[in-house]
Amino acid sequence: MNKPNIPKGTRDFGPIEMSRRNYIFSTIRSVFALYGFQQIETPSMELMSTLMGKYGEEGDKLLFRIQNSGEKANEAPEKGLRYDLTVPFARYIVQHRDEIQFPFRRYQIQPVWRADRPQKGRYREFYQCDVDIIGTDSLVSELELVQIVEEVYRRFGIRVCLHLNNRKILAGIAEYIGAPDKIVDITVAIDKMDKIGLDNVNKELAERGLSQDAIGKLQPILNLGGSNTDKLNALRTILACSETGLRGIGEAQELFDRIAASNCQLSICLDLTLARGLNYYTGMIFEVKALDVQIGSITGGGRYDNLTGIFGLPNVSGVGISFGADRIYDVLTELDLYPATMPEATQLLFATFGDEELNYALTWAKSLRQKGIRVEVYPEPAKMKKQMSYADAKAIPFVAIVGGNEMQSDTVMLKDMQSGEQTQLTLNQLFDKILTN
RNA sequence: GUGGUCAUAGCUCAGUUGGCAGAGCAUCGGAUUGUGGUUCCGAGUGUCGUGGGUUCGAGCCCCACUCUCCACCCCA
Repeated sequence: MNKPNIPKGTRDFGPIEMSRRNYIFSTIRSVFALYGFQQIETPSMELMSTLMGKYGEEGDKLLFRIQNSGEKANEAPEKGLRYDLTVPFARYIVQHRDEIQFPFRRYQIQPVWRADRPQKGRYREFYQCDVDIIGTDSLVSELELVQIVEEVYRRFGIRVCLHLNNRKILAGIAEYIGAPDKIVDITVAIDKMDKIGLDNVNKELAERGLSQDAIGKLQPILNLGGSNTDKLNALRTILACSETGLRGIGEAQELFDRIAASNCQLSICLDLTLARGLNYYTGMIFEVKALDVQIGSITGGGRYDNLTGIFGLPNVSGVGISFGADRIYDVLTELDLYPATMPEATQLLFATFGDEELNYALTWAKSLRQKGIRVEVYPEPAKMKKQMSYADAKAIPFVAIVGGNEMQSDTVMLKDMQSGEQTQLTLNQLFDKILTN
């Protein structure tokens, strides 16, 4: 008999993983709610016409296509699995524009699928947690996303650095070095600065058709140092001839000013090598990196001025970011930052010596559950060793032992599994004890 | 999509020139019929990833496929 298996790049999540994942999702969700974001969901599959051409040539290749039973293998399929949450969201806005109150603040936590070759931290099915504000050009939206990043990672206890850049600045740089049509090649190459270093970036720029003169003019910009303000001031001089570049600098300046005024504790840097792959970004772009773990970015996003334009609704500006839940999971695991008691774990197990005791325990359990205590009753009066082992394996902090003596005195023997201490308690005493623990 | 790498018990892994399939952990039972996490004793477990080939004989050698992991491409 063949062992069962799951498709390449997919995973099962066991009870411990799910409890951790739910901790991640609920933390993110509750921060989103603090800012008035509302949740939506869209279908796992979209029409291919919605998906195709939105992610570049590479992206199209990574789309999972859904074969209808009537379709032949060489026919173009009608449907595919969604590749991200942003494009389906743009489709949603266009389709529901008359029902939506703008500015629309929505969040969406759902899996996405990519037919990529899997690696560590890279899967074919993974979750994104997207939060976007649509229908306003105000940079207050960007500020709020920065604040959300600050609060989410403060709650997780992960030390991060937020990298900021602006696509208009990048466009201005391309203009300044005399290669405005090479903006995509430039961004793709300089985005790798971290990984491959300046020399290799320059090599790649040359391979992508940039002249030595252009590459030379780029060097002082890539080497800009000092504070964020220093960099902006320097850019203002260098890009003085580029109207687009100056607008990008203005946006960045305004956002930094607002961040400063908002008493933000987050570590933030203007990173001119930050480009981000998706080409629909037009303004500020963001990326969050964990300081204590080598794992790539764990959150990213930016402003897109015309995302819904491709679906026939022009001039709707939006800005959004996406938290990478699977990578946050890896960071929390590596740094061992999960809270000691997970929110939904069992608090108390009843262990019994006989059938009458079982009924007694079930009655007590019902009362405690009505008061909100999470209780399990071991379903048979098995050997005490077995019942205790069960509690131990599930890390249940308290076991209430019920035998003849306890039944006679209308009590239970409560064992604290961590200290080993035992005390005989009435129902009310038991409730107080669990509640105050 | 390109190049490399890996696969043996539930898990982590040993396995000699090609000659009876192994260990630790975990699980289950007992020592202990009212007590887990520490101790002691005992037990079970495998189409050696799948399919073909070479050989008297293959976990080991050869071919193909699948999967894992890694580097590209790209990306969370």
